[in-house]
Amino acid sequence: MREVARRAKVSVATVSRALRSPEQVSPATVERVRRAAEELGYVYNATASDILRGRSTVVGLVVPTSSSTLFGETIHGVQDVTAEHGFSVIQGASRYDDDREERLIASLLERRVHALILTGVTLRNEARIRRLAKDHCARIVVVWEKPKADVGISYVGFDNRSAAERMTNHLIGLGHRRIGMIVGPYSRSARVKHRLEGYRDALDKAGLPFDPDLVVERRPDLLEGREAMNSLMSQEEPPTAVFAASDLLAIGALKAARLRGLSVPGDVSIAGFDDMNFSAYQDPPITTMRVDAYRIGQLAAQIAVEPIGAPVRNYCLDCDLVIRGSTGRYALSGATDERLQTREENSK
Amino acid sequence: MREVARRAKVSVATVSRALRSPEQVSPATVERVRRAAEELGYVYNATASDILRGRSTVVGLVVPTSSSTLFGETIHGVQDVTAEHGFSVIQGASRYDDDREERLIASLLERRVHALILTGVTLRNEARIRRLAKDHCARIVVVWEKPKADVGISYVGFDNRSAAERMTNHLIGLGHRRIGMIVGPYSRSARVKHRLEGYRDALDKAGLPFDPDLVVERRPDLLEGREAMNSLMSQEEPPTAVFAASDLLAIGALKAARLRGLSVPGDVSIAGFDDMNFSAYQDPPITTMRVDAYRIGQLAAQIAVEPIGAPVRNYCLDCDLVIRGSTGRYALSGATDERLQTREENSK
DNA sequence: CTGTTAGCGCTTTCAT
DNA sequence: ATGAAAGCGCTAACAG
Repeated sequence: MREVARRAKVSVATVSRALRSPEQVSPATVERVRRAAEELGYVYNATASDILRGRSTVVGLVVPTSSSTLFGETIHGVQDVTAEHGFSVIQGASRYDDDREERLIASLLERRVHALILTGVTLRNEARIRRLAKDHCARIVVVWEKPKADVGISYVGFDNRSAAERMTNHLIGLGHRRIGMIVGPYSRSARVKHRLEGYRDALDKAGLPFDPDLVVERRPDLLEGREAMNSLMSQEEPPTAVFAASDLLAIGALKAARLRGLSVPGDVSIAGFDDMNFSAYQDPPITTMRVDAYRIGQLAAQIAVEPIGAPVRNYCLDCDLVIRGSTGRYALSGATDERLQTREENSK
Repeated sequence: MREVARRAKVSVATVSRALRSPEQVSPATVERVRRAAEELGYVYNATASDILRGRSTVVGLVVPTSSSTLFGETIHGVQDVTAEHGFSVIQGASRYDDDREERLIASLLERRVHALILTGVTLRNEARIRRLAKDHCARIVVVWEKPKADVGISYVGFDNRSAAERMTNHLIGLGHRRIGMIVGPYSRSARVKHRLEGYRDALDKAGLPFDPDLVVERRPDLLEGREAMNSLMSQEEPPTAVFAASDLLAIGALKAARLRGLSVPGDVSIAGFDDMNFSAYQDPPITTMRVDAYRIGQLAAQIAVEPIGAPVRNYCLDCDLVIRGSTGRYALSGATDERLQTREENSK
C-alpha cells in the first residue's frame, strides 16, 4: 500500500479511502490510485484491516465430517450467506472425536473468528461453550440440534426427538411390533440421544416393550450400518423393521439385508433419517425424515454475521416424513420366498 | 496481553516469550505468566502474530462442491496435515461456477493465505493462476488433475486420460461395441475433458467408431445422471454399456435403468469413476475407478505448508480399476426377460 | 478533499 | 532473564 501511495503520489490514508470508500475522494485521485494499484498488482489485506478495526470477518464452522452430502449442504448454506456479507469461513471436521473438536475450537478462537457455528454440542464441551458465550468474544450458533431451552445460546435445529418418534410411529402404524434401532454415538451427541428418546417414547405410547437388544450403537457410516444390521438380524427373534438414525446407516443396513437374501420391505422394513440425496436412489428407495440442511446453514450464517452484541436467536425447523419403498406392512409373507430367490440371482 | 503483563508484573515482551518460547524465560516467570493468562481467560491472537511476522498460517482450499463424499476425503486429508503444522483452512466451493470461483480466489488472496489448493484449473482461470504463481505471493497447488507438464505449478493428481481409457478398455474387453459416455462439464474442467479423451482414445485403438450421439454432457449429480441415461437409452440404437465419468452420474444412471425395467448388467452395463463409498453399496455394486482422495489432500497440504520459496512438486498417483457387479459381458440375453419382470415388481 | 498521527496485538532486535 | 522500542499493513480521528 505504501508503494501504491508513492506511485500515485498521495498518502496511504488516501489510498485506503480511494479503495474502500471512493465517495470520499476526488474522482481523479481515485482513478490514479486505482491505476497504481493495478500496475503494482496490489491486493488488499483483509487481515490487517480486521486487526486494526478490532473485529473479524471470518466465521468458524465445525462439522462432524466434511465427507457427507448432508453437512455439505449446510456448509453451502453457510458459505453462501457469509460470502454475501464479506466473510470467509474457516472450516474443520471433528470426525466424531472429542479431542479433535476441542483443538479445532481452540484454534478457531485463536484466529479470532467473529462467530463459531457448531454442529451439535458434545456433553464434554457443553460447559466450555457456555463459557465462551458468556465471554461475548464471539457469537456462538449451534446447528442440527435444539439444546435444552435454558442454555441461552443461538441455535438452528429441529426437534430430533419428535421426528424420531414420528418415524417410529410410521413403522408401528404398518403393523410392526419388533422394531430395531441403529443409532450413531448417542453417548456423545445430544442430537443422536434425542432420536433414541423419540424411538423409546413412541414404543411406550404404543404399549410396546423396549428391548435393549434391539438397539445398536455405531459410528454413522455405511460399513457400520451393514454390520449393525447383521447383528440385529442374527438374533433369535429378529426385528421386522429397523429404524436407522441416519441414511448412511440405513443404506448399509439395506446392503446387509440384500446379502442375507432378505427382501425389503417384504421380510424387513428399513427406515432412515436425513434424506440424503442418495436415499431416493437406492433399490428400494429409502423411507426417511427430510431435513433442510441447506436452510440450516443459511440461518446459522445469518445469525453468525450479526454484530457481537446482537441477541440470541433460535430457529426450530420442521422436517418431513418421506415415505418410500423401503418400509411396508408387516407380514404379507408367502409370496416372499419366490421373490427372494430371483433377488439373489440379481444381486452380485 | 497487556493485561496479562500487568497482572504478572512483567512486560508484554516477556509474556510473549513465556507463552511461545518458555525456554528463554525463567521457570518462575513462566509459571506466573501462565497463571495470569489463565485467570484472565486470555487467548492468543494468531492473526496478529501472522501480520507482524509477515507470513500467514492459513491455507485456502477451493473444491467444486462441499457436498461430495469424495472431495470430502480430500478436505480431510488437507485438514489433517495442515492442522499438524498449525495451519487453518479457509474453504470454499465453486459449485461449478466460474464467477464464484473467481470471487473465492480473490477473497482468499485478500486473506493472505499462505497457499492456495485448487481442485482443477478452469480454462478461464488458468492464466490468472499462472500469474499468481509467478508473483510468488502464495504457493499454488492444483489437485485432482495433472496439468500440462510445462506449467510450473505444483500438482497432486492422476492421469485422468489413461484411467478413462482403461475403463473403456474394460468395457470393450467385455464385448461391448456401442459404449455411451456421460461426462461432467468438460468444456470447463480439464479433469473431465481428459476423461473424455481417454474414452475416445480407447475407441480409436480398438477400431470402434466414435459416435457423438453417445456422449452426453451433464452436471455431475444424481438426477442429471438419471436423465442422461434416459436420453441415451431412448435412442434408436442404444448403447450396451455406459461409462459415467463420475459415480454420482453412474448411480443416477443405474436408477434410470431400473425404472426402465432394464437389468444391469444383463441388458446394459454401467461403469463409474471415483469409487465413492456409496458405489459398493448399490445393487448391483458399481464397477469404478478408485482414486485415493484422502491421499491427494494429504500430499497437497504437505506442499502447501512449505515455505513460499520451496520448489514446485508434482505427484501423479495411480488409480485402480475396481470391477464389481454393474458391468458384464455383452449379450447373454435370453434369461433376461423373465428376470426383468420380477425386477419390476421388486423395485418401487 | 487530503495528509499526519496514533495505534490494533503481537514479535523481535537491542539494551540492560 | 527481562524491558523498551520499533514496526507489520491497515484505518480513524483530527487538521489543514
